[in-house]
Amino acid sequence: MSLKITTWNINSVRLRIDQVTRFLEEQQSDVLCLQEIKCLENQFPYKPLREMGYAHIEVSGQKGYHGVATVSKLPLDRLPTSFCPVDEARHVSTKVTHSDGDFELHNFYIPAGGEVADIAVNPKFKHKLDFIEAMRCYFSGRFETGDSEQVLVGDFNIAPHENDVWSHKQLLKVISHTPLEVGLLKDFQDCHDFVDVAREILNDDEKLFSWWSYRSKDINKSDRGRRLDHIWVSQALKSAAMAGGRTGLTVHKDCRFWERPSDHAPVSLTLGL
DNA sequence: ATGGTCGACTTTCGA
Repeated sequence: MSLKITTWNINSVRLRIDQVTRFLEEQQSDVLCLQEIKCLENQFPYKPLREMGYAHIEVSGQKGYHGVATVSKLPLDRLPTSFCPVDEARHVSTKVTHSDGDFELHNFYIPAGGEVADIAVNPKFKHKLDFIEAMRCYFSGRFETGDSEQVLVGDFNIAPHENDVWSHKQLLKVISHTPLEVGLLKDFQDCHDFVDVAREILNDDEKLFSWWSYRSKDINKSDRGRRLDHIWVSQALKSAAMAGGRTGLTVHKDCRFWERPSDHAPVSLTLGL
C-alpha cells in the first residue's frame, strides 16, 4: 500500500482554509501536517476537513502565533510531548495507524530565530538552538522505548545543504543557513540516523526550495528560495520512503502562485508500505 | 546599500 504525507506551513489556516481543501482535493494526501496555523484549538476549521473525510485532527494551538495541526484520514493517537523551551505551540506528535501497522509522526515548527546570528544579543536564536537540542533529547528517550518507525516533518526553518539555498556564500551569515544551526541540526540527525528524504533522493548539486520570501517579488524570474520544509524518516522506514524514487517526493511549487499564498509550498512524500 | 511583504491584532511583533 502507499501512504501520502504532506507538510505545509500555511501561515494562518483560517485565512487559507479554502487553499487547504483545494490542495487535499487535488492531491489526496492521507495525512497533512500544518504549521503556523495562528489560532487556538477551538478556532481551528475542523468542519470542512471532516466533511472531506479527514476525521482525525490533532491540534496544538496558540493565539495569533505559531501553532501546528495534523489532519488525517487514518486514525491518530496523540503522543503527549512537551519540550519547547519557552512553551510555544510548535509540535504535535501522533501515532498513525494504517492497514499494515503504525508509525510515529512528529510535526514540528522550529523557531525561525530572529535576525542576528548571535545568542548573546538575540534570545530568539538561542531559543532556536535550544529547541533543536530539546528535539535531540526527546528522541533519545523515544528510541529507548523501542519505537523505531518514525516520520519527522515540518518547517524546520533551516536549509542544511549548500544547494538548499539560492546562494550558499551569500546566506552563510543569514539565520536558516548559518553553520552553527546547520551543525546542530546535523548532530541531531546523525545522533538518531534519520534520513533527510529529499536530499537522499536528489544529487548533491541539485537545488531544491520550499520557501520563497514575500519580499522577493517575482520568484519565477529570480528563484531565490530556501528548503526550510523537511520530511525525515527513521532507518526502519528508509526503504518505504525511497520506494517511489524521485516521483515519491514533491514540492508543490504551484501553490506558491495561488492567490494570496503562504510563503511556503507544501512538500509531499509517498511511503510505499 | 538597504528595503522589500505578509498575518494577527494591537498601535507592534513574529516571520
